[in-house]
Amino acid sequence: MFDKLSTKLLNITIASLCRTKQLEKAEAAIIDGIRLGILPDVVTYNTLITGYCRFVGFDAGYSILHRMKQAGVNPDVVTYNSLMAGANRESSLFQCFDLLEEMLNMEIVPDLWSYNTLMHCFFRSGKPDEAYRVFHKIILQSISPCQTTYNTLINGLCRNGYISNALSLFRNLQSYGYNPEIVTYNILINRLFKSGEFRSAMKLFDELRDSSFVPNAITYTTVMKYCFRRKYFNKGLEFFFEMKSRGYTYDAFAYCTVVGALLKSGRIQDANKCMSDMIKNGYELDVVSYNTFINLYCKEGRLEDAYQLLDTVEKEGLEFDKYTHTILIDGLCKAGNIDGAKRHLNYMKMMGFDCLVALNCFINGLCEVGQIDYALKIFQSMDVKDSFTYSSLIQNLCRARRFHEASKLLLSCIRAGMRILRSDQRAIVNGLNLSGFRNDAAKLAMEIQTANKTYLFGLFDISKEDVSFCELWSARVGSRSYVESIGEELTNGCP
DNA sequence: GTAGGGTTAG
Repeated sequence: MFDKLSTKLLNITIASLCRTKQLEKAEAAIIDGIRLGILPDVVTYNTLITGYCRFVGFDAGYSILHRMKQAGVNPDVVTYNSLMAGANRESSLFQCFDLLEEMLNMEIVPDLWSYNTLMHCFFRSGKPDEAYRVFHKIILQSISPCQTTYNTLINGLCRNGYISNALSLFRNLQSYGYNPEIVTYNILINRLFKSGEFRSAMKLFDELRDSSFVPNAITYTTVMKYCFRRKYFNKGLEFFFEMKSRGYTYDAFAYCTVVGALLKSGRIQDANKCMSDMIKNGYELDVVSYNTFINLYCKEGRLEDAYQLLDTVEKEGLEFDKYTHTILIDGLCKAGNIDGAKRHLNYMKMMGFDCLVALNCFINGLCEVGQIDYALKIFQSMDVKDSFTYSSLIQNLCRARRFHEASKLLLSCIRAGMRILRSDQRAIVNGLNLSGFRNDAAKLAMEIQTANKTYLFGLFDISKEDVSFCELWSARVGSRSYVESIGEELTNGCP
């Protein structure tokens, strides 16, 4: 095949195969090449590493590093950047560090992309101070940050709760002549929605539409999702049709958003039609698309079809995730099959999945069939609980008129720093009142107030981990609050 | 080689 062709052409072939997930064919092409005397070089291996990290996992990518070393090909900065990106995808800060150390030991000098990835990794691990140190290092080494550096900063600041600072950085960059990219807009729109700032997010979306940029598939999917969450179904669907008409529905993402929303609102027939439309388009289905299908089947009461699909797809070698199992456990509970749900839950635990949501579904299912005491037993055995866990039990305890138990749960929930629906709080106080326990009701109302206040104060406590970040900022911005000045400061520090 | 979108429970 590569008779008279060079390694460069081999690399083009490998790149194209790896991009399209055809790793086995890429391996075969390398073997063909070797037979013809064309030896793979560092670029070949780097491409392979990227493909394996992306489609199989970090370990698979890392094993290529050994292979290339054995073949006498020395890794370069791109090799390590690809591996660090792979570690980052699996949220492994330690692996990222190890790789950085390894490359330094080999006297390979990190470049801007190494730092971008490292910064991203720190932000993802909830360490904004360390991430910022990496940004500092970029500036101190007189490396010019690129758009991705700023996008990573903006995204990371938002992710760690500094949205207003990210916004001011964004505005300052604009005034410094850095034109934002569509990605920057997408990051900010998504993060504003995520933090509940619906109007600000929509305002930025309008600004984007008025600018010279055109929203892309990612923008539309994001905006749609949050319209649905706010129950603006028609508005969400309008965006879906708009993106369809622009040819942006080239993958299953938007369909999964729409179907998810339709199923949540009980529009099962519409969801079914939408999935058929998706199938007609012939997109490649991944775990999320299959999960959406399984969810549809469960909501239609077709549990057998759901399990059949699970079986077929698993036999094809695709691995399902915690969503799949949670959807099935919820489906079983809703169908009243508590024993089946329990069995599936045990399987899920055995497989090592995070079972929090599935346990919440199970607790809810148990309450629905009147087994509140069993549900309470499960609750007590749970290491991790969230507001859903408490809420389910509180509502069902109220329904069973067990207000004192509900009140105990409510207080422990608030004290654990979790928010709980006001309607749940009112239900207990009113329940106690109406059952003649007026003193207890008044006492509970007071305790709720105190617990809420304590929680709010708790929010302003700066944890030990943040100290170095605070020190860094107070050193740079004097007496001003470090939180207030991040956006400006970062921009002023830029070349 | 880097950054941004989809699926679960009240």
